[in-house]
Amino acid sequence: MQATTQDRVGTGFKSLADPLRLQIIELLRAQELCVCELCEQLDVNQSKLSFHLKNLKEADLLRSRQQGRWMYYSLNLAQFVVLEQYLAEFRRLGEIPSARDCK
Amino acid sequence: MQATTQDRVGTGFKSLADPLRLQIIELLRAQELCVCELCEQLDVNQSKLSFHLKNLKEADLLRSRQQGRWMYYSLNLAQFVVLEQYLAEFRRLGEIPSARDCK
DNA sequence: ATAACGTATCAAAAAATATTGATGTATCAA
DNA sequence: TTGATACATCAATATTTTTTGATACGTTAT
Repeated sequence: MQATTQDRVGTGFKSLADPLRLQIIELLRAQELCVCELCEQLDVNQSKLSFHLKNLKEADLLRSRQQGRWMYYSLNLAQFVVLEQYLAEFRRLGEIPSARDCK
Repeated sequence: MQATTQDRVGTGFKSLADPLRLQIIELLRAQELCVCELCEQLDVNQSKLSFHLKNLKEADLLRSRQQGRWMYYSLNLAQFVVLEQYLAEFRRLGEIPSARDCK
Protein backbone atom coordinates (compact mmCIF):
# COMPACT_ATOMS: atom_id res chain seq x y z
CA MET A 1 0.00 0.00 0.00
CA GLN A 2 1.38 3.38 -0.91
CA ALA A 3 0.35 6.88 -0.03
CA THR A 4 -1.20 8.93 -2.79
CA THR A 5 -0.71 12.66 -3.15
CA GLN A 6 -4.21 13.10 -1.80
CA ASP A 7 -3.37 11.12 1.32
CA ARG A 8 -0.27 13.16 1.93
CA VAL A 9 -1.78 16.56 1.42
CA GLY A 10 -4.92 15.44 3.21
CA THR A 11 -2.88 14.53 6.25
CA GLY A 12 -1.07 17.83 6.04
CA PHE A 13 -4.21 19.91 5.84
CA LYS A 14 -5.80 17.92 8.62
CA SER A 15 -2.84 18.68 10.78
CA LEU A 16 -3.06 22.37 9.99
CA ALA A 17 -6.75 22.33 10.81
CA ASP A 18 -6.31 22.94 14.51
CA PRO A 19 -5.80 26.33 16.15
CA LEU A 20 -3.23 25.12 18.65
CA ARG A 21 -1.22 23.45 15.93
CA LEU A 22 -1.30 26.64 13.90
CA GLN A 23 0.01 28.50 16.92
CA ILE A 24 2.77 25.97 17.27
CA ILE A 25 3.97 26.35 13.74
CA GLU A 26 3.79 30.10 13.97
CA LEU A 27 6.09 30.03 16.95
CA LEU A 28 8.41 27.64 15.18
CA ARG A 29 8.48 29.91 12.20
CA ALA A 30 10.76 32.20 14.17
CA GLN A 31 13.00 29.51 15.56
CA GLU A 32 13.42 25.96 16.67
CA LEU A 33 12.08 25.43 20.18
CA CYS A 34 12.06 22.78 22.84
CA VAL A 35 8.86 21.38 24.26
CA CYS A 36 9.20 23.21 27.54
CA GLU A 37 9.39 26.58 25.82
CA LEU A 38 6.39 25.83 23.67
CA CYS A 39 4.54 24.77 26.80
CA GLU A 40 5.25 28.07 28.45
CA GLN A 41 4.59 30.28 25.50
CA LEU A 42 1.34 28.57 24.64
CA ASP A 43 0.26 28.02 28.21
CA VAL A 44 -0.86 24.51 27.56
CA ASN A 45 -0.12 21.32 29.46
CA GLN A 46 2.66 19.09 28.39
CA SER A 47 0.68 16.02 27.50
CA LYS A 48 -1.62 17.97 25.26
CA LEU A 49 1.29 19.63 23.55
CA SER A 50 3.01 16.32 23.04
CA PHE A 51 -0.10 15.00 21.35
CA HIS A 52 -0.19 17.87 18.90
CA LEU A 53 3.52 17.80 18.22
CA LYS A 54 3.22 14.16 17.35
CA ASN A 55 0.37 14.93 15.02
CA LEU A 56 2.36 17.63 13.24
CA LYS A 57 5.35 15.36 13.01
CA GLU A 58 3.35 12.52 11.56
CA ALA A 59 2.08 14.94 8.97
CA ASP A 60 5.72 15.57 8.20
CA LEU A 61 5.38 19.24 9.01
CA LEU A 62 7.86 19.10 11.87
CA ARG A 63 11.24 17.63 12.58
CA SER A 64 12.61 16.87 16.00
CA ARG A 65 16.00 16.31 17.49
CA GLN A 66 16.86 15.20 20.94
CA GLN A 67 19.61 16.74 22.99
CA GLY A 68 20.05 15.45 26.45
CA ARG A 69 16.67 15.51 28.00
CA TRP A 70 15.34 18.19 25.72
CA MET A 71 13.47 17.64 22.53
CA TYR A 72 13.77 20.39 19.97
CA TYR A 73 11.14 20.83 17.29
CA SER A 74 11.46 22.75 14.07
CA LEU A 75 9.54 23.19 10.84
CA ASN A 76 10.05 20.89 7.92
CA LEU A 77 9.74 23.53 5.25
CA ALA A 78 9.86 20.99 2.46
CA GLN A 79 6.47 19.71 3.43
CA PHE A 80 5.05 23.20 3.57
CA VAL A 81 6.17 23.57 -0.01
CA VAL A 82 4.39 20.37 -0.96
CA LEU A 83 1.11 21.73 0.35
CA GLU A 84 1.73 25.11 -1.17
CA GLN A 85 2.34 23.56 -4.57
CA TYR A 86 -0.77 21.49 -4.32
CA LEU A 87 -2.78 24.67 -3.86
CA ALA A 88 -0.85 26.50 -6.54
CA GLU A 89 -1.97 23.91 -9.07
CA PHE A 90 -5.50 25.18 -8.83
CA ARG A 91 -4.46 28.59 -9.93
CA ARG A 92 -2.22 27.35 -12.65
CA LEU A 93 -5.03 26.12 -14.84
CA GLY A 94 -6.53 29.54 -15.32
CA GLU A 95 -10.15 29.90 -16.39
CA ILE A 96 -12.45 27.13 -15.35
CA PRO A 97 -15.34 26.49 -17.72
CA SER A 98 -18.94 26.88 -16.58
CA ALA A 99 -21.05 23.79 -16.43
CA ARG A 100 -22.87 22.87 -19.54
CA ASP A 101 -26.56 23.10 -18.74
CA CYS A 102 -27.94 20.18 -16.83
CA LYS A 103 -30.57 18.20 -18.82
CA MET B 1 -16.02 39.80 16.91
CA GLN B 2 -13.90 39.58 13.81
CA ALA B 3 -12.14 36.70 12.12
CA THR B 4 -8.39 36.62 12.38
CA THR B 5 -6.15 35.31 9.64
CA GLN B 6 -5.66 32.22 11.72
CA ASP B 7 -9.38 31.62 11.89
CA ARG B 8 -9.73 32.02 8.19
CA VAL B 9 -6.87 29.80 7.16
CA GLY B 10 -7.76 27.38 9.94
CA THR B 11 -11.24 27.01 8.52
CA GLY B 12 -9.80 26.57 5.06
CA PHE B 13 -7.39 23.86 6.08
CA LYS B 14 -10.04 22.11 8.10
CA SER B 15 -12.23 22.04 5.07
CA LEU B 16 -9.44 20.61 2.94
CA ALA B 17 -8.80 17.97 5.57
CA ASP B 18 -11.32 15.50 4.29
CA PRO B 19 -10.78 13.05 1.43
CA LEU B 20 -14.22 13.49 -0.07
CA ARG B 21 -13.88 17.25 -0.04
CA LEU B 22 -10.53 16.94 -1.77
CA GLN B 23 -12.17 14.81 -4.43
CA ILE B 24 -14.83 17.43 -4.86
CA ILE B 25 -12.41 20.25 -5.45
CA GLU B 26 -10.38 18.13 -7.83
CA LEU B 27 -13.44 17.54 -9.93
CA LEU B 28 -14.31 21.20 -9.81
CA ARG B 29 -10.84 22.07 -10.90
CA ALA B 30 -11.81 20.94 -14.39
CA GLN B 31 -15.17 22.66 -14.48
CA GLU B 32 -18.16 23.95 -12.63
CA LEU B 33 -20.61 21.16 -11.85
CA CYS B 34 -24.07 20.72 -10.48
CA VAL B 35 -24.80 18.65 -7.43
CA CYS B 36 -26.33 15.81 -9.37
CA GLU B 37 -23.18 15.37 -11.46
CA LEU B 38 -20.96 15.41 -8.42
CA CYS B 39 -23.24 12.83 -6.85
CA GLU B 40 -22.86 10.53 -9.78
CA GLN B 41 -19.16 10.99 -10.29
CA LEU B 42 -18.34 10.52 -6.64
CA ASP B 43 -20.94 7.85 -6.04
CA VAL B 44 -22.08 9.36 -2.82
CA ASN B 45 -25.54 10.13 -1.53
CA GLN B 46 -26.99 13.55 -1.99
CA SER B 47 -27.38 14.53 1.62
CA LYS B 48 -23.79 13.70 2.39
CA LEU B 49 -22.60 15.63 -0.60
CA SER B 50 -24.70 18.60 0.37
CA PHE B 51 -23.11 18.57 3.80
CA HIS B 52 -19.61 18.68 2.37
CA LEU B 53 -20.44 21.29 -0.23
CA LYS B 54 -21.78 23.49 2.51
CA ASN B 55 -18.60 22.98 4.49
CA LEU B 56 -16.44 23.97 1.51
CA LYS B 57 -18.62 26.93 0.82
CA GLU B 58 -18.46 28.16 4.39
CA ALA B 59 -14.70 27.92 4.15
CA ASP B 60 -15.07 30.19 1.14
CA LEU B 61 -13.45 27.65 -1.12
CA LEU B 62 -16.52 27.28 -3.30
CA ARG B 63 -19.07 29.49 -4.95
CA SER B 64 -22.53 28.43 -5.98
CA ARG B 65 -25.16 29.69 -8.34
CA GLN B 66 -28.66 28.47 -8.76
CA GLN B 67 -30.29 27.96 -12.10
CA GLY B 68 -33.78 26.64 -12.04
CA ARG B 69 -33.70 23.67 -9.77
CA TRP B 70 -30.02 23.04 -10.27
CA MET B 71 -27.26 24.30 -8.09
CA TYR B 72 -23.90 24.76 -9.74
CA TYR B 73 -20.73 24.78 -7.68
CA SER B 74 -17.35 26.11 -8.68
CA LEU B 75 -14.02 26.89 -7.05
CA ASN B 76 -13.34 30.23 -5.48
CA LEU B 77 -9.72 30.46 -6.55
CA ALA B 78 -9.13 33.61 -4.55
CA GLN B 79 -9.41 31.67 -1.35
CA PHE B 80 -7.02 29.04 -2.60
CA VAL B 81 -4.55 31.81 -3.10
CA VAL B 82 -5.06 33.01 0.45
CA LEU B 83 -4.12 29.60 1.80
CA GLU B 84 -1.27 29.26 -0.62
CA GLN B 85 0.15 32.59 0.46
CA TYR B 86 -0.12 31.68 4.08
CA LEU B 87 2.04 28.64 3.45
CA ALA B 88 4.40 30.57 1.24
CA GLU B 89 5.18 32.88 4.16
CA PHE B 90 6.94 30.06 5.91
CA ARG B 91 9.35 29.68 3.09
CA ARG B 92 9.87 33.36 2.63
CA LEU B 93 11.75 33.80 5.85
CA GLY B 94 14.56 31.54 4.82
CA GLU B 95 16.81 29.96 7.41
CA ILE B 96 15.26 29.38 10.78
CA PRO B 97 17.65 29.63 13.71
CA SER B 98 18.30 26.65 15.95
CA ALA B 99 17.13 26.88 19.50
CA ARG B 100 19.53 28.41 21.91
CA ASP B 101 20.39 25.67 24.36
CA CYS B 102 17.79 25.04 26.98
CA LYS B 103 19.03 25.83 30.51
C1' DA C 1 -53.31 22.34 -8.67
C1' DT C 2 -50.63 18.38 -8.39
C1' DA C 3 -46.77 15.72 -8.95
C1' DA C 4 -41.94 15.05 -9.67
C1' DC C 5 -37.40 16.59 -9.36
C1' DG C 6 -33.03 18.75 -7.40
C1' DT C 7 -31.27 20.24 -3.39
C1' DA C 8 -30.97 21.64 1.60
C1' DT C 9 -31.74 20.77 6.35
C1' DC C 10 -32.54 18.28 10.50
C1' DA C 11 -32.17 14.91 14.28
C1' DA C 12 -30.19 10.76 15.74
C1' DA C 13 -26.46 7.55 15.58
C1' DA C 14 -21.74 6.56 14.51
C1' DA C 15 -17.02 7.64 14.07
C1' DA C 16 -13.03 10.40 14.68
C1' DT C 17 -10.36 13.59 17.39
C1' DA C 18 -8.95 16.01 21.48
C1' DT C 19 -8.34 16.52 26.48
C1' DT C 20 -7.11 14.96 31.00
C1' DG C 21 -4.65 12.84 34.53
C1' DA C 22 -1.72 9.05 35.58
C1' DT C 23 2.17 6.48 34.57
C1' DG C 24 6.48 5.27 32.04
C1' DT C 25 11.17 6.19 30.28
C1' DA C 26 15.41 8.30 29.62
C1' DT C 27 18.68 11.69 31.15
C1' DC C 28 21.09 14.43 34.23
C1' DA C 29 22.59 16.24 38.85
C1' DA C 30 23.76 15.46 43.52
C1' DT D 1 22.04 5.44 43.53
C1' DT D 2 18.52 8.60 44.43
C1' DG D 3 15.75 12.13 43.04
C1' DA D 4 14.37 15.52 39.79
C1' DT D 5 13.57 16.96 35.12
C1' DA D 6 11.84 16.69 30.22
C1' DC D 7 9.15 14.37 27.52
C1' DA D 8 6.09 10.43 25.67
C1' DT D 9 2.33 7.33 26.10
C1' DC D 10 -1.88 5.36 27.71
C1' DA D 11 -6.71 4.75 29.08
C1' DA D 12 -10.83 7.06 30.05
C1' DT D 13 -13.72 10.75 28.95
C1' DA D 14 -15.34 14.68 26.44
C1' DT D 15 -15.95 17.04 22.26
C1' DT D 16 -16.36 17.51 17.35
C1' DT D 17 -17.30 15.86 12.97
C1' DT D 18 -19.49 12.79 9.83
C1' DT D 19 -23.05 9.75 8.20
C1' DT D 20 -27.73 8.33 7.59
C1' DG D 21 -32.47 8.54 6.71
C1' DA D 22 -36.37 11.43 6.88
C1' DT D 23 -38.47 15.49 5.73
C1' DA D 24 -38.88 20.21 3.92
C1' DC D 25 -38.44 23.65 0.22
C1' DG D 26 -38.41 25.70 -4.18
C1' DT D 27 -38.82 24.91 -9.15
C1' DT D 28 -40.64 23.02 -13.24
C1' DA D 29 -43.79 19.95 -15.97
C1' DT D 30 -48.38 18.23 -16.45
